[in-house]
Amino acid sequence: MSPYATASIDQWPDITNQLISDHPLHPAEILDIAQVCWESVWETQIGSGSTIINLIEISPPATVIGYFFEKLFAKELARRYPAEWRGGVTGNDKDLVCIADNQKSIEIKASGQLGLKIYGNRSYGQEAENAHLVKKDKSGYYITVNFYANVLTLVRFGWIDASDWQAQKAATGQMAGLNPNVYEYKLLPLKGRYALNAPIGLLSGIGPKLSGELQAIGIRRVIDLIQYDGEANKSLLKAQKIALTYEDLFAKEFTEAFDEPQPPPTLVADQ
DNA sequence: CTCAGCGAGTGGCCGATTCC
DNA sequence: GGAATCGGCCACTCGCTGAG
Repeated sequence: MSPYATASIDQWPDITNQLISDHPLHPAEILDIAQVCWESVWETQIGSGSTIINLIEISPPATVIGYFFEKLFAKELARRYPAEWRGGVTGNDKDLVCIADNQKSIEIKASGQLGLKIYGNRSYGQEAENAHLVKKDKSGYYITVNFYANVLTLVRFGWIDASDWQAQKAATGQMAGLNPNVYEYKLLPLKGRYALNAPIGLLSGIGPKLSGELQAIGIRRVIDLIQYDGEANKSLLKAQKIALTYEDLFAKEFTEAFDEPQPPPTLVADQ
């Protein structure tokens, strides 16, 4: 039963905050583990001897990165709390299994596209009929990870229901997306300066063209854009404004708030 | 002309089931 | 009992369209 089942959308932020404060893992620690494991992924080497390959050299598909990341995350979590957490083993397990209370188990989803969206498969959305065949319940706690190449751009923590996954109209389209309300009210961005390492092309309003122009004058990351103080034309100023909004949403530190028992974390919902 | 968003196609892997 | 097929798992990539 979804905690959101009978709630209207304006109640979602409160429910999300409650779910997060009820969870044994602290958002700040989730972010910490994510950052440690992200670094760790990119220290991976394949092969041995004179043909050794660093992971970065072969730009692996996002699925591969996501898989490595998930495994490292599970291992680090189990290392810190061996009695409480373990990685998923069977098809019925979520990626991170909470030993004492499976309701607290977490699914990790990663996306390596230029943006802050995450994707599922169309099968996530379809319930009922084959319910007895469904291995994993697609509702529950989620950690979502956005990255681009080897840059970690955003980690979120929250709850997603199976019914939040919206399949494409055509049956042949296998992708499923999330309604904007889900990003806004059911997922908490784990803010930090790391988010400013995101490539500028990820910003909404900056497409390939402008991105190329900015890179030509040395602006590659959001932080570069914010700190840039050279000559600025109209589109650069506009881009800077977008970057500052982005900073507010995803980079302003939240950690202090989480160290106090009260108040619970707040969503960046109504900005 | 630039960009965002939407729609749809692609394709490999795996375990379970059905067919021969 | 082994081969073939199916459903689920996993997400990326490209093309089109309309707004600014």
